[in-house]
Amino acid sequence: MNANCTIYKTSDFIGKKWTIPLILELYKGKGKKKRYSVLKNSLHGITPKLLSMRLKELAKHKLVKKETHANEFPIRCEYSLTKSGLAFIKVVKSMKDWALTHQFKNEHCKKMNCKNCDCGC
Amino acid sequence: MNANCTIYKTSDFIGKKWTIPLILELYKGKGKKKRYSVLKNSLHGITPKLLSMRLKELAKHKLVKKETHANEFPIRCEYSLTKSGLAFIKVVKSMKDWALTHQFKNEHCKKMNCKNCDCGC
DNA sequence: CCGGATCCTCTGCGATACTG
DNA sequence: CAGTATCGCAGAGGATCCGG
Repeated sequence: MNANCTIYKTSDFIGKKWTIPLILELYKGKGKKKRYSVLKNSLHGITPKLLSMRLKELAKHKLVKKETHANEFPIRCEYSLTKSGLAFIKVVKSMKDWALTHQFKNEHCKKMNCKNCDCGC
Repeated sequence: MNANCTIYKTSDFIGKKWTIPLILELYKGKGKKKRYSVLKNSLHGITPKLLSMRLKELAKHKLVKKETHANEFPIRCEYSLTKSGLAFIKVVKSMKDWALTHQFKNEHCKKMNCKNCDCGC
């Protein structure tokens, strides 16, 4: 393995704290766009600094799109998954399947689609 | 999302530096068992402390099995993927597929099976 | 008010040296 | 050979502050 390895490079920016829960949170629910404060409240325990950093990283890698409505008051910012970010959900689902089979038993979670889950799962 | 969420818990112990490359390295090649020094040399840049920590974490979560041959000299330790660890490879492959489609173009890597790759990929 | 930036503290990581 | 010990620094956690 060297620094050019696809998996190495990918795990390097995906395998950071809060990145995967953040992508999942942007996928969840009916609306496609979510505000900073909504994300902060949903990702219970994340600090504003980390949320800000992760959103920037994901935007840089084109998994997340940011829209700022500066003409409104108060200012409203909306974040959403790009096609690339949405495609990443299949990786997350693969991880979930593995975890439910090999790590954590959770019947509720197994039945639930993450998209509709309030995450008692 | 709360602290009980399957994805949150999984990403918490999978999403640490070197964890995924380490699992991939244990998967690669013909032999199933690998020694500490072999892993250290293959994972170019990892420090002995981190390798030791990650192996312990993965053993704790039953993705990796450790065998110590204390009766020999020098002492020989061998690490291998458990069934659970081997099953995790499909998550890694899912990640690789996504990365090659959406992040990094790499024709060589696309053709290559990681198992046989010296990781010029 | 909302979306951050800033400051400080503390854990985690990198590098090197050393031991059973 | 297979790891610990030690130290310094970068990144994460927590609280507060600020511009629009």
